[in-house]
Amino acid sequence: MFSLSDAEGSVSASELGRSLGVSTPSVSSMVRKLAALDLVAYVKYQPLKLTASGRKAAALVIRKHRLTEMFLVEKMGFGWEEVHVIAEQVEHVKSPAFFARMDKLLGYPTVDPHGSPIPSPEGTITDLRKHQKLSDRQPGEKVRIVGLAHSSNDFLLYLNERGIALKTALTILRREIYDGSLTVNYDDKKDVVLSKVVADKLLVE
Amino acid sequence: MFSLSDAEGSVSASELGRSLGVSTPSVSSMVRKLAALDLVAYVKYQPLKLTASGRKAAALVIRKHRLTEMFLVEKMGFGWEEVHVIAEQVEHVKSPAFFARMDKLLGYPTVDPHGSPIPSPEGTITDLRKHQKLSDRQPGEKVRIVGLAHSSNDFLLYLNERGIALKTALTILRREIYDGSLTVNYDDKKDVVLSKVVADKLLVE
DNA sequence: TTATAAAGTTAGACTAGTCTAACTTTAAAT
DNA sequence: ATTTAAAGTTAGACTAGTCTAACTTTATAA
Ligand SMILES: [Mn+2]
Ligand SMILES: [Mn+2]
Ligand SMILES: [Mn+2]
Ligand SMILES: [Mn+2]
Repeated sequence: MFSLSDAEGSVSASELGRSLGVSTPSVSSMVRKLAALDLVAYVKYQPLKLTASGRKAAALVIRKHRLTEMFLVEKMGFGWEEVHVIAEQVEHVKSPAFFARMDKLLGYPTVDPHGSPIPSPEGTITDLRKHQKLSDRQPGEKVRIVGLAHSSNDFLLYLNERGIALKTALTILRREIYDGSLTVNYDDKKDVVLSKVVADKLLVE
Repeated sequence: MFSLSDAEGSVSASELGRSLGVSTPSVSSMVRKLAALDLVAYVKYQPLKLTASGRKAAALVIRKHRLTEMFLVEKMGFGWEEVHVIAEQVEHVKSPAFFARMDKLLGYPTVDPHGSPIPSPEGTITDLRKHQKLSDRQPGEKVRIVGLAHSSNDFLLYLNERGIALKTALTILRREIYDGSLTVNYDDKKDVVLSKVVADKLLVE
């Protein structure tokens, strides 16, 4: 629910079910149990919303997920495209000491390997939307990649092939009016063309 | 079942139930499902045994458990008394790559932080019973601690307090006939008395 | 050899989580 | 303002895993 929530913080039962691979009656049934635990604010026939306490619970799991991803990359040598599936499981380990130790060994990082913010131990999360998309910047500008709007496996492999990572410094040379694609330079690469689809998902500053 | 099995490789349903906190009918019911998966050799009213494939499956989970314990101690700085509860959860992560990476970073260890053998990736496990108990050695002998017969939290904390760990070299000074307790020297400690209960659980060579 | 206690199994019930089919509400479109 | 399609809920069924109570088998001891 947390990650599917729109700007108003709500998700439809059908979208949630689709994303979880579960029928809408199952969503309906489970969401009421979560409401009984004060994790979901449930109003019949209305879009689903987390309560404050539900958002906090979600943020704390996301914290464990992102700390794990960071640990896997920084301390265990995995690639950023490998860590999500592993973290998806490790995030469920119940041991504050385990994650506190990761945090300490990593030097209290604020973002995960994909540039997404790591919620605080209190469950507050900084909003990523402050970052701008590469596609919104102008030719002539020099920018640095600080995050990804989405980080699917395909996208990460695409970036790997082109040697694009967090902190890569790009110079924008040209924008194609027709399809919005950008031509950029970075590192020792010259005149690399990035489609609008790609440029929309690269967050820069 | 694996760890409760006796010398003939069998456990009683009641002991298994007690250890798992579950009734004997639940054991009975589950054990037949495991038999259908060829993990348990089930004969009505007879003691329970794992099949070869059940033993292998068990050994592979124990491998993950012990690799995790080793990683937690060696790479994350936990004490040997802290790692079991965490490993009890991490052992269930399904990711060969994750445990393969731990193994590599640790330099392919053969024993866990308590001296218990780590099963091979193929599921073979070396028998710990080749080790001798401290209580079977004689006054005048010098021995080195290589394992623990059991590693409950209380026992580990007891050893911590006395500065006894794996690789500690002990000189046996005296055995009390009455209660079997041993007086030993080690490191800078002199005339330390260890009860028979303790000496039975220290494995040495 | 038989009686009896312990161990194990069967029967039947209950909960959590899921499903499909049928029904109700909401919201979009005439 | 009505109609209708989409979204959501209810009803009822099913599975996995558990329990207690009653029954059966095994093993021990007279
Ligand atoms: Mn992730
Ligand atoms: Mn997960
Ligand atoms: Mn352990
Ligand atoms: Mn476990």
